[in-house]
Formats: sequence, structure tokens, C-alpha cells
Amino acid sequence: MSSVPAFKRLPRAVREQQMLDAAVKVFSRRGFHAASMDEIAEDAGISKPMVYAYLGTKEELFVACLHREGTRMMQAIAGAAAPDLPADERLWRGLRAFFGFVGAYRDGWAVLYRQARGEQPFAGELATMRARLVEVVAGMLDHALRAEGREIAAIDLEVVAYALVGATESLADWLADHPDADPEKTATRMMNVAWLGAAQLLHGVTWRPPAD
Amino acid sequence: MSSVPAFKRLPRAVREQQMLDAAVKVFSRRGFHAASMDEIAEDAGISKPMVYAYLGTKEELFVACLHREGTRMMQAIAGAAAPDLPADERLWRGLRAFFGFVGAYRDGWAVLYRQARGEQPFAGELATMRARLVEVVAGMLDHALRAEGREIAAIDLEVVAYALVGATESLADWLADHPDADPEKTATRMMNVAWLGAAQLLHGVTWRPPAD
DNA sequence: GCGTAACCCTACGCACGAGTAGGTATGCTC
DNA sequence: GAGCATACCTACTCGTGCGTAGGGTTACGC
Repeated sequence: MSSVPAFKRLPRAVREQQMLDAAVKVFSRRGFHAASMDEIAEDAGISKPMVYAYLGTKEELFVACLHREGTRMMQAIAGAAAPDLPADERLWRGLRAFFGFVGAYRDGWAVLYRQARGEQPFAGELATMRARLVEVVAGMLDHALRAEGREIAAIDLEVVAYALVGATESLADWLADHPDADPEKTATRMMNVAWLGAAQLLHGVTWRPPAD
Repeated sequence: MSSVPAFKRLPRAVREQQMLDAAVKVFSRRGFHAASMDEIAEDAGISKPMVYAYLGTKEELFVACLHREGTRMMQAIAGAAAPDLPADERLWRGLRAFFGFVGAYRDGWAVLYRQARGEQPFAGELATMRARLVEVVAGMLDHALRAEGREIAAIDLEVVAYALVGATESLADWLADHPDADPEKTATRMMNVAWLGAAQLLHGVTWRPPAD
């Protein structure tokens, strides 16, 4: 019966990537708990014990997914933004790279953003990554502000950065749900909202609540 | 033994609310799948069959939570924004009401935003609610634009509205994680980001990508 | 004061899915 | 071509947690 081995034996590194691909796909659709190891194994075209042998328990597998997609995203962004460019140019490049990542790895984005958020054991890991992003954006704003001779409280800076990151994530989600949409164009739209608003802040324009 | 009934018998309406309170609390911490009906029942101070008798299966219970918190939120917002006010005033009141809701019902917000998103059966319901919000915001923007004699494509309007809603949700999440933070102040910060950016758009200022 | 309906409980059955035991085949090295 | 590591499988165990069967007790109408 050995004449035609139904499917090929492949080196570990290759199989691991296939498993991660399958896992990201299944986790993105079902969420961590509803996803079953059986389904992931089947989708990867392999049997369950292999998944356990290579990637460990379900939690470890999920963390591996988070790790791969997370670094993929961070590297896409980091590779795009040269630190010596003007703020708007850096922001633009960062956004373009980010939306490019989301467009290319929609499932990866869905796992990071939609699934890992609520699940207690992983939320922390994600929050850290997010915090790094917020910090970068806040740093950019602060830099631009100082260049104009202005300054605002650190907490305000953080919150504004948080809002910008949130808006960006939200558009990323919109992009993930609209397969025909153009990442580049989405980045432009985000730039419009973010930069125009931020520019106002930079020039010292602020909005104040009415007397009531 | 009947002399002191360990705990009182209560009418159905009261118990249902206690159960929903417990369910929202547990779901918000654990997520839909990781939450157990036993824990919810225990937290509500009642036995499991009662939960099934009153609120039905786990899915139905989750939907009931979504429903209660969702309408609570929508009503808070709707009750705040009189339709004949100027756009910035309406936006401000809407934001204030929204952050007020999040501050008052942090667990409810967490269920809506963090948990219901990824879980397939419920994501649709939530997306609809969110879409209604986006529509309202887009309508406001459109109204304000037309008042200035301007107009932009419907898709751009939608995406900008999406970004604003996303930024708001993100700040809401920040608020939910910072119990000491002031909802009112958070609303002001959001208003700064949103309105200043939107005002620019209203006046026809747009950002364009560099030639490359 | 007596029936009846509403409130509430202690158990269980049962399925589903994580993780493993134990074994087979294939290719690579010397 | 013998030995050995690596790739791979089928078929189980066992815990966990949803949902229920079957029965008890309190209040309320009449």
C-alpha cells in the first residue's frame, strides 16, 4: 500500500506554518473557546497529536498565533516609519503600512483585535502591544507640539493618542469587513480625520464645553 | 425549620434583574464561552434551574444581556440629543451621555464592546446597533456640511463617521479601565479630537497624500 | 383552611472537546 | 542495509459544564 502515500511528509518548519495558518483562520472565525483543536488540525490537513507535538496546548497555540501576527504587524509599521521625517509624513507612512497589513492578513487582524481582546489570559499581552502603539503616537504628537513651542499635559496627550489609535483600529475593522475596499484609500481617509484634528490641537485650538 | 427561610422568595421581575446583573458581570469578566451558568447562578444568589426557567439557555441569556445594556445605552444617547440643536451641541450632548453610560455601567459596556464582538452568533446584532450609531453621526456630519453649502461622497461620510465612532469606543474602553477617570472630562477630550477634525472637513480643508 | 400556582432546590444525564497512549511508516546517516 | 530519529496516525480517557428530571415549600385567592 506504500506506493502512493496519500499526503507528503513535510519538515517541521513548514508544517508549523500551515498549522498556524489554520489556527489563525479558525480562531478568527470562531473565537478562542469555540474553536476546536480538531477543526484546526483538520483545516491544516494533519492529525491532532501533531498539533500538540509541535505547538503545544490550545493556549500555547493561540499565543503563538498572537505572536506571529503581532510581530508581523509591528514590523510592517516599524519598517515604514523613518524616525527623521516630519510628523505628518511619518504618520502617513505608518498608517499606510498598517492598513496594508490588515488588508493582506485580515484573519490575523481579526484574531488580534476581535478575539484576543476579551479573553482574560491574553488581553494583557495585547494591551501591552496596544500601549506601545499609543506611546509611539503620543510621542509623535508631543514631538510636533514641542516643535511649535507648545505643550500639553501628559494625560491629555495619552488620551488623544488613544482616540487616534482607536479610530484607526475601527477603520481597520471596517476594511476587514469590506474585501473590495482599498487599504491605501482607507489610510488616506484616516489621515484626514487624524491629521486635521491633530493639526488644530498643534496650533493651540481647543474646544471647550458650553456653559451648560 | 421554616422559621427563618435562609433567603427570601422574590417576584419574578426582581429575580430576573438580579440574574441579568450577575450575567453581565460574569460575561464581562470571562467572555461568553468561559462564563459558566453555575457561576452566574451562584453570583445571582439563586440555583441554576431558576436561571433556565426565567431566562432560557445560555445563548438566550447572553442575548438578553446584550438587549438590556444595548437599549440602556441607546436610550441614554437618544434622550440627550435634541434634534434641533446645532451640530456641535448635539455631538457634545451625545458624547456626554454616552460616556456617562459607560461610566455608570462598565460591565455592560465591556459585554457589548469586548465580548459580543468576536462571538459569531451575536456579532451581527451588535454590528446593527453600531451601524445605527454610525448612521446618526454620518447624518449629523452631512447636515452640517449642507448647511455650509458643501457635500462629500456618501462613502467618505460613512468612513469618517466610522472612525469617529471607533475613536469614541476606544476612549470608552480607556474609561472602563480607569475607574477614577471622569466621564465628563473624557467626553470633552473626545470632543476635542472629533470636532476639531470634523470642523476642518466642514470647511473644505482636506489632507492629500504626498506625490510619493 | 384548602387548592393551586409560583418560587425554588438537589441532584443527575450526557455530549463535547482537550489532551494522550501507543504504535506505524519513512527517510537519512554511516 | 541496520539503526535511529522524525513525521505521522487511530483510538482512547476524562474533566467540565450545559441543560433537565423530579420534587419540595411558601404565598395567595376564594
